[in-house]
Amino acid sequence: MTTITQPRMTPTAIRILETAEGLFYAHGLRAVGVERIADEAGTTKKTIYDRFGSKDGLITAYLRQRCDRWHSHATSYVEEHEPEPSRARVLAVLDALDSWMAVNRRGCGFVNAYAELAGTGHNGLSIIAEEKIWTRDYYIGLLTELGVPDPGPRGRELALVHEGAIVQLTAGAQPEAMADARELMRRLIDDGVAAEEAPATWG
Amino acid sequence: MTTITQPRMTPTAIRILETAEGLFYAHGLRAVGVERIADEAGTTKKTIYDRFGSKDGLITAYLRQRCDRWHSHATSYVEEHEPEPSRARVLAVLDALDSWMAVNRRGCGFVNAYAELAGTGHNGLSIIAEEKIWTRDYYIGLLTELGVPDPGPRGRELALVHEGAIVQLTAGAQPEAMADARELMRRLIDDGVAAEEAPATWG
DNA sequence: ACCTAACCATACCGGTCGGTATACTTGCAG
DNA sequence: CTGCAAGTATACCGACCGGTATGGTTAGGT
Repeated sequence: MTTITQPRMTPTAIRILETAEGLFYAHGLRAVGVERIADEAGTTKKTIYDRFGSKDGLITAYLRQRCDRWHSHATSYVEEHEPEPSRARVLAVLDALDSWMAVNRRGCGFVNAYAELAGTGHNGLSIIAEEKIWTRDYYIGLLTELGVPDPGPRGRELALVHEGAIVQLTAGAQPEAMADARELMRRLIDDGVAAEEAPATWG
Repeated sequence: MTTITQPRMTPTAIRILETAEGLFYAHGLRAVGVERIADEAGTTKKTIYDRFGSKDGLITAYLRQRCDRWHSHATSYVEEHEPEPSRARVLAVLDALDSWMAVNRRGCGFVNAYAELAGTGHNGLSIIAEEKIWTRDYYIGLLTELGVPDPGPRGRELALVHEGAIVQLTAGAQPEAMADARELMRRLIDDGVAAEEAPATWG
């Protein structure tokens, strides 16, 4: 097996990666063979192995790319809809998720990948954890902007609700999950802001 | 393919199912072949197909069994530790999850199965959704016991946090997730109870 | 003119997959 | 005594898996 840490992203490599992202997300990692990716990308297995070294290398690149895509979707959505620090800006992250899930109807691609990779020593596992931490820290950052006290624990709570919503919406087949999460997050953000306006004086 | 809806649970079938549960959870559905299950269960593929009809049939039986196992773990844990209606009794569901996750260190088996089955028309998908709804309704039931107003939305919120905790703990590699979830749920339950003690008079 | 990177086409490798077929043994119920 | 259900053992099937080998084409840089 040839190990390729930094794939050279030639035009064909980009096409391969885009096809792989679609197929891996839609059907799962093991369910999709390298040959199928080659066919649907209009290339050959040879080129895939030349660029990515192995299927595991391709999976790692897939996770990295999907990570980037979610980050840029979330930040650009928030920046576009709520450019100024506010409670609505924090809530906009969940709206970004909502619009993301409208197109990604098969749950969280990272959780799904975790389901197939956990226990193996696969490189992709660290990317998965990285993504969960990024989203959590994104919430924390927006709360910090707002001057909410204890933004760490408060942001981590929002992230819990965020992740729970995805699971209940998809695996749980509960269409109301996103609205539930929004209502709960709205309340949690309000409480956090209230704690700032009236800091604890009774303790 | 022979379809078997109601497997006859002979002693060997029980052994097969127990082995399958361990392997499917530990490695994933597609990662485990029927032959390996047969070997580790000390039987043959023939017997597996005689009892369960197909690998999909075995997967369905696995999900059904795991569902039952979680339900009985949760209820017996709650009944044992907090037999009387109380806030602690609601919180005990999360404690039950905590003790469950101490042994099941590869995330939620149902979410993991969803990751591999979503999109296919697999029978198991309904069992997965069923489990998520059962846990949600378990929370709702315990809040109803407590006389909390609006137990439906309140219980759904607790379930969101519950599911989020599993994801952050495993895929997110965040050890503090369970403690975060506990603290948040404690607050949410307190708020719900407070709403009961001082019912809305300002609206 | 020459080299090299990128790519395509195809055939091949050993191994594993889900699933089936055949034939034999065991134990119990009528 | 017989029949049947349950289980073992083993060989087999076509399909697909990840990965490699070989050889040829094209285009850009020097």
